Amino acid sequence: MENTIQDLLKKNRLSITDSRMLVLSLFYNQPGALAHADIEKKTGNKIDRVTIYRTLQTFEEKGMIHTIPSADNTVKYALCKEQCMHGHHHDNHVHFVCDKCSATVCLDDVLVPEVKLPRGFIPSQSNMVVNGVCNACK
Amino acid sequence: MENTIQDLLKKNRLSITDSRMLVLSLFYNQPGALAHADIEKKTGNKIDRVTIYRTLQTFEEKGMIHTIPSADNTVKYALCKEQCMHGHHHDNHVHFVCDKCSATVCLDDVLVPEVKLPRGFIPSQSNMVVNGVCNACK
DNA sequence: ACCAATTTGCAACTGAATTGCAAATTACTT
DNA sequence: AAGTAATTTGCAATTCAGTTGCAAATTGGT
Repeated sequence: MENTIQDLLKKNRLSITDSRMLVLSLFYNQPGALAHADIEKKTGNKIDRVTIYRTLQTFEEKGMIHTIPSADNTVKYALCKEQCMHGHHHDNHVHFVCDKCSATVCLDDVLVPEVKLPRGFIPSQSNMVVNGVCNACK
Repeated sequence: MENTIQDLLKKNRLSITDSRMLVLSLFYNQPGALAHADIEKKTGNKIDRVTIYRTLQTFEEKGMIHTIPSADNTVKYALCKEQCMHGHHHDNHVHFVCDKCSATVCLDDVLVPEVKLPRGFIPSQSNMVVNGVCNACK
């Protein structure tokens, strides 16, 4: 585990620091997505707020995590899978937000379906967020 | 037009005020969605920032406009069509965001497709946002 | 035209996010 | 293992979006 994390950082040519390892481990030890506030809470006072912002930004630039578009306009991040590394995101799966526990999960196996657009519209990327009750809450 | 707007306000039991008519007319004179900042710009110094916030909030509560979930987490509003009035939103159409002009439009005729969720997930509402190039920009 | 109810604008405030900079840490070389 | 350059961190200050309280202005009904 420790190694997985360090390898991931190395693979992306990032210095191995306590903050980065801590934040990354949070994502690995938990199935869903995390907001900045979640991370701040879970890391206690170990890392400065600003460092968390910058860490998330760095990870996103490297394609290690991606943001999830939410209906209530809060920013959440989730780990990217292999295929969306290296800047070019294959972030084509559906996201699910639970109305009860408000957990956000990536449904990696559910792909965003294609839709037929009106004449003249050329799609580049699609996002889909489904709200409802998750398997843990029902 | 003047009448359409006043009627809509009356139908929703709202006082007819300059601010509300002005904001509503912006939505009617324009195909896409509007953010708070857009409205502030287009109304110049005629309406106070706070009044715009409150006006949008009132319109949304009445089901006259709806918010659009965007990938970049900015809040935009668009006019609701007939069927989604009265609080119960039938906001089941796809939204399109242009990468060039960043206009946001409701594709009223394109419905959000259903997807098969993993066991245990019960959907309540789905949102879909497609990015790309719009018919005006291509 | 009057009055109660609603709406507006201003000022102050809150909370999230960003920036500049000095101190600390990391990676690299020898 | 020590020294140094480059990167990262934490703090303080700042910016920005959005909210709240309240007095003044406007609206709707009589």
